Amino acid sequence: MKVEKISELTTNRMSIYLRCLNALAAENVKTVSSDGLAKRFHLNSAQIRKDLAYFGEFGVRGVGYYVDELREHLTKILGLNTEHCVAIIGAGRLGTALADYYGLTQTNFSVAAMFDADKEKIGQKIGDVEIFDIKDFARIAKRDKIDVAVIAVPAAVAQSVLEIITKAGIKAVMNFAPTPLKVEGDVKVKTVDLTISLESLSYFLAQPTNSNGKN
Amino acid sequence: MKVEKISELTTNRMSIYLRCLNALAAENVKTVSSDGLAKRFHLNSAQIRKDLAYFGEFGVRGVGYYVDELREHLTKILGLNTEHCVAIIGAGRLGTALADYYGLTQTNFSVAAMFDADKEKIGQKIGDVEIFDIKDFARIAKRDKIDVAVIAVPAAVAQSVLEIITKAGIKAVMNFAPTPLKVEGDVKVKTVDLTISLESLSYFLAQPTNSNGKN
DNA sequence: TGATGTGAAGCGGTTCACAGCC
DNA sequence: GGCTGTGAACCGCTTCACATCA
Repeated sequence: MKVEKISELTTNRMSIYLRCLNALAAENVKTVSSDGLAKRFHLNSAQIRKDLAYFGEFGVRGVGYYVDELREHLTKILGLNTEHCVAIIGAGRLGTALADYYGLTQTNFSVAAMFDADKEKIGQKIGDVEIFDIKDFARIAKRDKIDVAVIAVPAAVAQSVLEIITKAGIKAVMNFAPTPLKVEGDVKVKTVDLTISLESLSYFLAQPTNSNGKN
Repeated sequence: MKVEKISELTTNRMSIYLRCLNALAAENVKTVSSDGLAKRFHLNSAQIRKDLAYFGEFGVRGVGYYVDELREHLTKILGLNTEHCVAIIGAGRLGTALADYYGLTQTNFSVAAMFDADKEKIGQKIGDVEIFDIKDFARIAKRDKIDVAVIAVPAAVAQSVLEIITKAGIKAVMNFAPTPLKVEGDVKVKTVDLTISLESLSYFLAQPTNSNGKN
């Protein structure tokens, strides 16, 4: 185990490993080697070992890793042993879809509130989640102990929304607006750009290698 | 200009550059230097020049780039001068949200069909888009000239859906199922994992540096 | 003069290969 | 014998710095 800065690529993979281990646990598998994990889930065994070793010596030489034990370690490392309260800003189609999606699929994250600037939407509910006026963000965020914000507003207003969020003391932000954001201070912003992803596929299709369907 | 394999990181940025140029064009800006672009949109000027140079010599020394001309080049490079027809597999909450989202925000991509296995959903419409039986995928895909597929089904069935898609000859796939997929042949799969993104934020929040809000 | 295009240097992540331990 | 943990080699992307050219 080393005391180094851990790359985001590593932490992303930790999340993947945890899911894989959950699958194994569901099958009642007790131990697994890095090689076994890699083969089963199309991963790289050296990378698994290296990633895990950043956080501790969880394995047993000659045996592998104990599935349940490692699951607990990963859960703690990823901070998934505590609840997180999520606010979604932008109650448009994407925002409401994310509210449903996260509400259903995520166990440690609960969507506590939504925000919008549209008077028509304010006061309505998406499932159990109320839509508040974005002007009240700081107050509601504090009241509901929000610690994660999701930006699902048009690109043009994303930067100003980010400023409202960070002023309220939120440190973790997921951004779905297709625009690069200027981030100040120790705030983590993860941008998921659905447009870039699609255009990247378009580029791939435009390459001559793929035009005939063979290569 | 070099004849090398171009990294996906580069093509992703090309998509960003195009958006930036569109913004400049909307402001009637005629020329821009790599430095000007970088300052304005928080990018890196050396990287802009290097990225563009992979595809040609679009700039003029001492001047910069002509905005309109470069926009056209990027549009062509990214294959955005031709229409793409998208199929969304999985008519659940995420799938329907994506149908709406892509239908509204993307100009060169049109959602032509949706698919599901649930008899209740088959035959219904999301906006103008009909939901078909996944069993008819190959037929409909051919009929409607689908060239991009979006996977928005549960993780457990994502792999089998991918196989249906690739057997039908689709080469470009966007995957929202939270699972690593085994890809065969010259098919491009882009996975967007909303779970990983959230858990990565959770990790960030769990770090001691961030617990006091300062560092 | 001013900005591009590009070799070269720098840096970070991945893969290799093996010593160390069960 | 088997598998982990890890230094070293490798590889690819980013950044630098400057020759080149309008």
